[in-house]
Amino acid sequence: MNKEKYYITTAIAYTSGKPHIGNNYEIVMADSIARFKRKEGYDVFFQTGTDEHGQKIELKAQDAGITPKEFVDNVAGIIRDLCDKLNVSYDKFIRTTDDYHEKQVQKIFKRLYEQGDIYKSSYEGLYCTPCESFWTESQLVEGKCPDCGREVKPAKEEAYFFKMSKYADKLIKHINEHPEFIQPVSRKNEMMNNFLLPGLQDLCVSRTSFKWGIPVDFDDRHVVYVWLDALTNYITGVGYDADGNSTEQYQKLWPADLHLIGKDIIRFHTIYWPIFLMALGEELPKQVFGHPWLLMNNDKMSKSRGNVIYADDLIDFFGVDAVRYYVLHEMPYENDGNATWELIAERSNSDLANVLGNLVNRTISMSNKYFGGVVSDKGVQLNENDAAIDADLKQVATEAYDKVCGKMETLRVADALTEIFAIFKRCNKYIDETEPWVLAKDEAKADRLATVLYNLVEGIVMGASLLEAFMPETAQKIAKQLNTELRAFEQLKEFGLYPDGNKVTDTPEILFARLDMKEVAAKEEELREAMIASVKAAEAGTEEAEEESVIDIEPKAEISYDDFAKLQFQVGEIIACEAVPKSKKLLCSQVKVGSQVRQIVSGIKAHYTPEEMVGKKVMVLVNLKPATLAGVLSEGMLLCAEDAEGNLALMTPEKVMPAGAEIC
RNA sequence: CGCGGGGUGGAGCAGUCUGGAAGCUCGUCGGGCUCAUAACCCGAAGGUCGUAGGUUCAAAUCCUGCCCCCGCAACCA
Repeated sequence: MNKEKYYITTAIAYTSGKPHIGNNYEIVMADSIARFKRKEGYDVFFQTGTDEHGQKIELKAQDAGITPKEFVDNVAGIIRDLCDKLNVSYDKFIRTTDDYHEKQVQKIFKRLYEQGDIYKSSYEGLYCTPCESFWTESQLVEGKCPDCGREVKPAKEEAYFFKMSKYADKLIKHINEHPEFIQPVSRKNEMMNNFLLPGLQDLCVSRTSFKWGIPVDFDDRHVVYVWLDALTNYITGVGYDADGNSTEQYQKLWPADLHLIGKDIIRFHTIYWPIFLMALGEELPKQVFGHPWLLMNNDKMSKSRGNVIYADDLIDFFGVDAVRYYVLHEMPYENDGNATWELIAERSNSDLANVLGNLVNRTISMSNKYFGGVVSDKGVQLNENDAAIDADLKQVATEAYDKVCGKMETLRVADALTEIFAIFKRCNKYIDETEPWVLAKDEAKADRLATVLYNLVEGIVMGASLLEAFMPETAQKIAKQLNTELRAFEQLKEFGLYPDGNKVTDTPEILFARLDMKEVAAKEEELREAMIASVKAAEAGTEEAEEESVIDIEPKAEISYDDFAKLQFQVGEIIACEAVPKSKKLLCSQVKVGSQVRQIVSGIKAHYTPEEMVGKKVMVLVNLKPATLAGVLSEGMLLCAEDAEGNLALMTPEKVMPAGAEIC
């Protein structure tokens, strides 16, 4: 019998730095779906990987004094290790620097050019360097990059463009005819109303402003820009060939059944990617699911505050399955989730240690205590009540499979886990209802006691079998302790397959130790301090490096001496300083300049505290027209030097100078 | 009227699209039990579902106004 194929992908991770737990959520979810589908009998192919080109990487490598390739090799290694540590069962890990991928991207580009979908033009617009994106005037938010809020610069660049509009109608039709294509559905309207219906702009698909990319082979001043390079991984990874010689594997796997991605890149996966595929004459993926984000500390994280959460730290402390369980269970379907050490510890204690771990432990202990570990189904109920209790347990256990499948069908992974845990909760309740320790006191009830324990073991095995896709290591541990194999899904509709007379382990191990919240807090604090220290060390390193480095800024037009003479600079002494209420960046200083004191507001709160401002002698532009900032009057300007990272340093006189001294 | 997210028992959330008994987890209190990882089981208290209107036989859910909180943005003279 030929098994039906199931091709699932995650977005490929950008190799600009080590990913945090919020970035790892997606791959754990994908892994659970992949494992689940395998158990459902599909021939699953699960691809993930890394996106390794772009200006940002080129710059980071430059800073680190290594080649871009060395840089991405290192980061890709870290990401791959993390996948392995998370027990991710990918079949293929693609890197966009892999030679077959680069070759195909070049071929695809050339083919699209030759068939007229890509054309050469020039791009004139406002460019945001960190985002590597051009923006139109109308896209800007308050004159700044709508993505990151930073300054944009006018720039002109020769570039290749893809004729998006040519395929727009076809795509709109496809989306309307396939309501399952974009998930969750709420995203569909967003794409339609914001991008497709107003009319698609042609997409710039090459760059000349940096070199770290796949060269356009017929015009080597250009490199292929991100989306045509990154998105195509889904086909090149399984053997696509632009010349029509795609592999058998590709013929079998494409189109993909599911692209699992973050909600931030839905647009690229539901508009650009389908259009690229249409241009290549390939089928469209069956479904694109844009999941929400897992935030850390409600998004209030930063390295300098030391509260970024990394999966490997969590795994070292909680264990891989506790981490997998947390991200899968806590992640809601449409809204963003949250992760903190405390929340993970709570969930681990209540669900994993108390409900699951303790259940397994007490069941095995009783089996050993009463029957030397031998589990035997005597099929005995003493009365109607027993019969009802047993029937209910069996019903919960045998119905779970369908319920879990139903949840997984719609990618409700968190709900699927809840359904599985319903079995374990029912088992705990069953113990209370049957009171094995009471049965044990009456010789005549030994067979009933054996039946009770058999039912418990059987229920646990069934639950563990369902759990395998989500927590593979734990499921295996449970099976091992119960001295049996995990069940195939088709065996989960039947209760009572545990071999009669089988013997469980006589040395049960604790599956999940209860965690002391104080220890959790201590560990978190330890990591926080280490992170802060490493950030400081890095900053110190940067400062040293900057003594030698230089910064070039945009030159301004030449001015005359008269222009210069219009500006009046004086030394000012800060005699008082306080933060401006309702403002995040502003400090309000009382500055003594000669005999007068003037109030000056400056945007330096991030760099100086009010306390350290007081007493400083600074350079003041005194004849600037007063202005009101955040409702506070400012009568002048304190001068600062600013580096490339936006760090500020006040200009102070090199020798002691009186307040009011002219600077000329 | 800058953009976005949100306001549901003490805490965190689901439910809102597709109106129809207010639900889950944690916590609190009371009880049970003692096989087990101070765990497990049962029960209880606690909510005008931010607010004011509207539509409807029926509104947490749909419509309108308002208030509040949180991101981002702005303020960097």
